[in-house]
Amino acid sequence: MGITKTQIFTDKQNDLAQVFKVLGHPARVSILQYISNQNACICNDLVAEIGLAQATISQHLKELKSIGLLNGEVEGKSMCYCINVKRWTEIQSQLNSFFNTTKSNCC
Amino acid sequence: MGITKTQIFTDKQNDLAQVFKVLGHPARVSILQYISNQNACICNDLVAEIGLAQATISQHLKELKSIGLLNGEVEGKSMCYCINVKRWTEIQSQLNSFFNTTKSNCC
DNA sequence: TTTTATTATCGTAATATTGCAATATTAAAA
DNA sequence: TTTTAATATTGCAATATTACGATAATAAAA
Repeated sequence: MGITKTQIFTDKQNDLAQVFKVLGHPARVSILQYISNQNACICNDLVAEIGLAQATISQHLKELKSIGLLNGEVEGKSMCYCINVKRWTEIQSQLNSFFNTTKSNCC
Repeated sequence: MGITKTQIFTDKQNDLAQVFKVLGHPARVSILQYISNQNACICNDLVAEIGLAQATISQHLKELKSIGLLNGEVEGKSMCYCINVKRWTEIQSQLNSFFNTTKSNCC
């Protein structure tokens, strides 16, 4: 079928998986790292920096925004994206909580 | 085109994204949580527990194995899966390192 | 040895994702 | 106002993922 059966999982499981999923693409990892390495906001140096078309970068930015990881601010005719620190920390906690709670047993 | 351009990213970025990607499905999150909640190894109670077909569960287990997160042991006619604690901790560190390194600037 | 139970693999259908060219949209600059 | 630059959106082709039935493989039980 091809469609994920989200109904059979809890909201927490779906949310967590969604966060993992959005982070699960090298372009998006790369975008986050690049933004963080700059001292100022990044606009679309990203297109030059990462070797993907403008439309593709824009799409990846959209997905990062969808989980609240990026703030975008209009700055003249360009966009200034930066990491939403509050959300960033929140997600880090969420993942650590998952890792700490899901402990191993057996074998 | 539909194919991820892994060549333009570093190995580290690709590895990290791959880990995120494997964790980015609610069934796999759920499988990990279920295995961890049992005191003994799980075999295919998973099929009964999670509402997915046996073939589908088997496929998800395979992906979790692909990043070294699960150990499988033959136990009679069933399989006993458990979390590879060493790898688990390793991945948790890797993710935390990413989160800590990728700090915010700007805005 | 035959049956039964458990798991893995194969083939396939449905859907999602990735990537890009083309085209909007927006706002500054001329 | 027209042009220009930056970003977003649309439409599409290629590929990947999800899910499952059918079937193979394996090992215990009968």
